[in-house]
Amino acid sequence: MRLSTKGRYAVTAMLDLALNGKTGPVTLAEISENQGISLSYLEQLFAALRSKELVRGVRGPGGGYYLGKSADEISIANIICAVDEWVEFTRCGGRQNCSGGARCLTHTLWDDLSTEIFNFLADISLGDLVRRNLNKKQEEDGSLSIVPQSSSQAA
Amino acid sequence: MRLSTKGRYAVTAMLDLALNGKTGPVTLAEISENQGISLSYLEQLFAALRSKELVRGVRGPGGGYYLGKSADEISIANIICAVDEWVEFTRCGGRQNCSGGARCLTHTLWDDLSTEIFNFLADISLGDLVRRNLNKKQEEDGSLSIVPQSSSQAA
DNA sequence: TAAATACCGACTGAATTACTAGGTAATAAC
DNA sequence: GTTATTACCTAGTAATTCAGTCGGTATTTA
Repeated sequence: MRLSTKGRYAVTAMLDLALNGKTGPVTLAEISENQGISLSYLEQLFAALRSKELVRGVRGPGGGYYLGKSADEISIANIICAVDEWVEFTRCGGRQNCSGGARCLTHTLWDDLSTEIFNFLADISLGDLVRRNLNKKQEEDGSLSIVPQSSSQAA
Repeated sequence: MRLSTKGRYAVTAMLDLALNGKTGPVTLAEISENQGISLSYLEQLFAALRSKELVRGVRGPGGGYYLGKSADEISIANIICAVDEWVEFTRCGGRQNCSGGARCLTHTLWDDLSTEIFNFLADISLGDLVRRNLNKKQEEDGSLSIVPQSSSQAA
């Protein structure tokens, strides 16, 4: 799976949406200002997120974006795959001098790594990050509640 | 850590070197032909690998490249870091609206992932891949020895 | 001396990133 | 109904990276 700053922008924006969208829709203008991402770039990212139904847009004054599903149902992998479109690392279909050679070995290595990364990110939901933020805020406020993070499964 | 096709090229080339370099130095021309990577691009990659002492070059006719250390002492992470130069994901030094915000949360998430990937790749050595190749060849030859892979630790 | 190899630097087309510019469409407030 | 606000859409663009080409120089073996 591809990991770029683009995916990070998307995750950051979605997290902003999850944190601030509890009382109503959040405009891209707000996210843009909060996170220092250009408005038009956000529009591009959200077009991709919308097509995967990770967010829902509402037009007109007072409009903005909602999460498309609950924060616990959206994994980080979902978000990244939406904007970064999972390019399968060039798989050798048995072609060339691939069998038994260095190239094929590297392919399987990369596939393993790819799976590893995916599982890591698929196992963390937006909801997890939100809760992490709440815990952190509590610590900052002087509270000592170090609550173990509940890890929900979102594929 | 950055993961690109560049790193994959480097790993592939190093694996080719490990597999074919037991009897003498391997020329970049050979690797270029084996792996379908342009000679000049290989030169660039090997300049980086050489500066990290992962390979050792010998000039003149009959020359080529040796591994700089034993295959078990070279981890995949070593190789990738040599050519892809580990760009630390823009860390917020407490600046801006970062504390408690979505941005900082995303940063820690990315740091965690980065560590995860690094550990995965640091735990696999070139030697492991070579042994994997030998096992595979034995299976192809009809032998049934499914030997558990010894996993050596190379940092 | 000649050939083979590593080694070195500048340049290049293609792709991607992050962004700008300039729209149209829907909807709430007046 | 008009207007303002928002999402939504398309095209273009500077900077960067990737992967490669080209044209060298330095070293060593035959």
